[in-house]
Amino acid sequence: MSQQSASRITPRAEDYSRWYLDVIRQGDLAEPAEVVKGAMVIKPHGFAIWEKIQRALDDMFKETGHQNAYFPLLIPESFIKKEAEHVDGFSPELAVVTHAGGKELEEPYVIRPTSETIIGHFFQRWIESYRDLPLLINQWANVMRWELRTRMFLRTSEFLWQEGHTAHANHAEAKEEVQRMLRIYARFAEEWMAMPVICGEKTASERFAGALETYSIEAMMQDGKALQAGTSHDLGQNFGKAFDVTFQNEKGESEHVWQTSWGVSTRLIGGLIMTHSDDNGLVLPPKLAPVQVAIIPILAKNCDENQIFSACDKIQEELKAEGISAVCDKRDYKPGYKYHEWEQKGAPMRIEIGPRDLEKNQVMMKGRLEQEKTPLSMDNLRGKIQAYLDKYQTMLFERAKTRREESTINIDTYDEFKNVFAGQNSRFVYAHWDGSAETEAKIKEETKATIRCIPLDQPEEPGHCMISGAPTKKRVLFAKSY
RNA sequence: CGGGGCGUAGCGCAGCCUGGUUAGCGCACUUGACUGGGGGUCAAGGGGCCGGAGGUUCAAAUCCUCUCGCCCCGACCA
Repeated sequence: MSQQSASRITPRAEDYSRWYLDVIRQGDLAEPAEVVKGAMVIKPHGFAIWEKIQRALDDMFKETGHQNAYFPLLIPESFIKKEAEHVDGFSPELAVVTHAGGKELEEPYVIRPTSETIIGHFFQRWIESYRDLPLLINQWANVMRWELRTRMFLRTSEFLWQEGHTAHANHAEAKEEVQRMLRIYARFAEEWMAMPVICGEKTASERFAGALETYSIEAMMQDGKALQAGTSHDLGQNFGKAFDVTFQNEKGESEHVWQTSWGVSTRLIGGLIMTHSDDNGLVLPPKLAPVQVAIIPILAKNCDENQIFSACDKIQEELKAEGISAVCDKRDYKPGYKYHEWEQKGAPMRIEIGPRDLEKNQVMMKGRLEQEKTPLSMDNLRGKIQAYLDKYQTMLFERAKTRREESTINIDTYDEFKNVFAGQNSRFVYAHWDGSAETEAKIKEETKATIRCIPLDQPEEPGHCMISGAPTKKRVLFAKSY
């Protein structure tokens, strides 16, 4: 096709990083804010994706008994310092407000990098009895982490996310919550984003600052690197003790609560882009595509413009009634221009309606990933379109999963391991690791590959650490990561 | 923060080394006509304090200093 020559997107094979930025620009998702370091402006088409993500996740959170609330953006600096590991983890990347109302503040505020501390403070006031537990709260918010190096959606100084914070009467219940939310993230990633993920436990060095255990979902991007797409933390009683969040149990004894926190961010959009998109631009799963069907009227010299427009409008209405989001693109551009634009914006399908179609009682349809157009009779058009979208959603997931499987390998020797990660290369590698921080650090140092997680669903397979030779029970997942 | 690259019209770039009157090109934009099934054609237009601040000079997009931002590679991280 002639698409390649007309494309304004750097091919993946030529420069993957540039491709990623080109897709975002051509897809009209976002742009660097420039006037605010490391920040981005999420444009309407990008924000529409986020809104769809929010809606789906929010429903899942509510179905599992969580309630939304909102806590202050500014956190007293002393709060951050109450949990020792938490301070160490976040101090380097805090933005601090020292002045307000024209005066220097007695105590500076930090702009929240995450809200465990301020929420801990309020949990302390809200929780008195075991009858107040579990307390299941979620917050949709913006947070700020002053990162050294930023990339749109994947790592920006300010980003949007949701953070769940829960308090429980015992550790078992908290652990259950941690797993429940991890699995919800995995389900969302696979069913909505069509992005297959590996659920696993983080090693100590990758753990959230202040957590007993961190679990994550890890997705593979098209360049073989891993993206940590969501995390769920078992905070134990660490924050409970730091903020003195206690309750009286049935026996009248005072205990510290057991807490969890879990979050996903606008980074998911970066994952969406790098999972499905191609050299022609965005490819979006129908469930998250702001526009599922782009309707393009085709006008000719002697045709009745109104007749064509009204036929397009009618189809749009029908689709809308079916819950399918369609736009009728009546702008005064040539059809070819619109084709490219909607392809770059990731619309899963487009239909064209011109004079010849009206005569034949049909439309021309083309899926985002297809080369050829196919005629579709107007009879039960909605049904056919819905069926196509459903199939497309499944196909994207299968395609991504196949790609991941093809780039996944078991490795038993360190020489082979180093070879796989040579240069900028990355894949998903399952290998045996002896569980020591030293081995983990050595591998990272020498290959840039890290342990993404200790997979939960990986079968036991006794073996020997590829470095130390020590006996192990199962393989862990290695990859370079974003 | 270390190494590298780059800021000139909305986007992509040339000009800078070797200073010189009105700062160019492609795409995009505006108006009109012809067009319209894969990024149309022709014609006429609009848009720049050359990222910012200082300095050198008769003269700065160009040379010097500082600064801000972006991109790439590291270290840190959702």
